[in-house]
Parts: sequence; C-alpha cells; structure tokens
Amino acid sequence: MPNRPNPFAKTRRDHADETAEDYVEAIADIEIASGSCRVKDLAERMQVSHVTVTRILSRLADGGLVAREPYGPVGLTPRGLEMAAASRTRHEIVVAFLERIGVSNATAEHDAEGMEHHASKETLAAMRRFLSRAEDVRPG
Amino acid sequence: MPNRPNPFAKTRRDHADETAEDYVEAIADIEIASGSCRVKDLAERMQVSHVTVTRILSRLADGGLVAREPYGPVGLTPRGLEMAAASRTRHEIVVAFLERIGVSNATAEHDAEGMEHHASKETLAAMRRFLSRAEDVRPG
DNA sequence: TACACTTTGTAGCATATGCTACATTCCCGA
DNA sequence: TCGGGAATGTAGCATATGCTACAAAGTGTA
Repeated sequence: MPNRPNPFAKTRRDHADETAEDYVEAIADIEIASGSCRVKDLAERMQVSHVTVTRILSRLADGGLVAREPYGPVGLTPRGLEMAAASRTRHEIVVAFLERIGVSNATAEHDAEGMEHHASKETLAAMRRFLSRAEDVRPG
Repeated sequence: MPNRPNPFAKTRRDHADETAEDYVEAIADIEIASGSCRVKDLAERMQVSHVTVTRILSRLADGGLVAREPYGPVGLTPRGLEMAAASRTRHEIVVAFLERIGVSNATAEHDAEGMEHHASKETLAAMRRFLSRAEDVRPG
C-alpha cells in the first residue's frame, strides 16, 4: 500500500490545534492571575464541563504541552509555555488592532478569540504596521 | 489583566453554523461560476471527500437551507440564498479591509475565510467605517 | 477522627466532521 | 441498447468535543 495521507490529519489540524492553543493560553493566564490553574478554573473559563477539560488536558499532556498529576494543578511544559507566549502575543495584537479601529474592548476580546487562529503571519504583520503608524498620528 | 471573557465555548458551539455558512456561500459561488453546483464541486472546493459533503448537505437540507434530489444538483432555498448573500457581504468587507491595511489579495481571501465567522456586527461596522474613511484620504 | 462539601476522574452517550470501501445511479459514446 | 467510467449514496469506523450521572479523591471543620 503506497503512502497515503493520514485520514485524520485534516480534523486534527482544523480543530484540535486551535483548541490546544486556546487551552494553553488560558492555563498561562490563570496561572498568572491566581498562582495556579485547576481543572475547575479551566471549565469556568471555557464554559464547558470539567469532563471536557479533563479529556482535552489528557490529550495535551500526551502531546507534551501540559504537565499534571491526578487531582493536581495544571501546568505547562516548556513547549506549552512557548506556545502560550506566541498565542498571547498574537492575541494581544489582534485585540489592540480591533480596538484601534474603534471596536470596544469587550467585543475586541470576544472576536479576537475566534479570529486570532485565522490571522496569518502576513495579516499579523499588517496589523502590527498599522498599530505602529497609528501611534504616530494618534491624537492622545 | 487576565479578566478575559469566555467566548471560547460559543465559538465551539457555533462550529456547525460556520460550516453551514461556508457551504451555503460555496454553493452560491459555484452556481454563479458554472451555472450549477454538484457534490463533486463542493468536495473539490472544500477539499474533503464527497462523503463528507453528502452528509453535510443532508443536514443543511433538513435545516431548510439547501434543496436537492438524489444524484441531482445542489440548490439553495430562499433562506439559503439569504444566508449566502449575508455571508458574501461579510466576506467582501473582511477581504477589502485586510487588503486596505496592506495584506495581499491571496492572503486576504485565505484569512477572511476563517476570520469572517468571528467578526461581530460591531467589528464589521468598524471595518466599514475604516474603509469609508480610508476612501477619503487614500484615493483608490 | 469523621463527616460533609468540593474537586476531579470515569463511564457512556450524542453530534459533527473526517476517512475508506463498496454499492448504486447517471450519462455518454460505441 | 449496452457497457463502462464518473458521480453519488451507504456502511462502518475514527477523532474531537459536548453532556449527565456516578465514583473516587481531596479539603476543611466540628
């Protein structure tokens, strides 16, 4: 049987990776905010049941992004920290950009959450350029 | 600063709706481009197997967005046409906006495909305003 | 220590999307 | 009219994410 593309590659690429980034970013945020991250914190943040969180964390742990023990807190591995930092930067660019064109903070946060996964390097670079230029002409 | 809202659950919940919009928009595009839309056309466009297309079309037909007969072409109901028009407008706003801030057409089309589902009314309005203002100072 | 409450894990089910393999139908040219 | 290839449908499986219900472990307090 000749080399065949992985039948599930598309699913994983389209859904699971975005989820991984969202969770990793959330874990980092919660750790910063309250010192440690628990399953319950993630469930509240993502507005899903703790069951969903537990299962996703297992997958992230298998993938080397998350480190944890049963009934213990949720931590990030070096790779997870790396991903969290990149996600956070990207998120902040999109939020700042949306606010800059007149979107309220609440809506900017909301929309960025979904949009950030679809903003390519080129688009992020354009947003950055726009923010830099806007700084110059900004009224105050 | 980690007082971020919880929009993630919503984006997951709405994923099926995003799919509906993508397919409805694609059907309209294909009909315009080649006169009629077939399962095969959609499979090529979405880069999935015809099986996936068939199943999704069944759901859209159940939902009153798509009209079709076995082995026949794929059509849109009035509601489907309505959704397609709205999706198209939104898509065009996002593409025009991205191009305006310096993103290439190819990338703008690509990124808009994913971003458009996460742009709220408020964000779309801001993009529209930006495009109008840009018209004034940037002839073109 | 013991009991209640909180938190987390597990079992089992549902839906959405993806695939391959095979069955069926359609269409066109000989 | 017939036969074969293209298009479509169906069966069955896998992954991801969501849930409820129940089980087990941790935590605090009397």
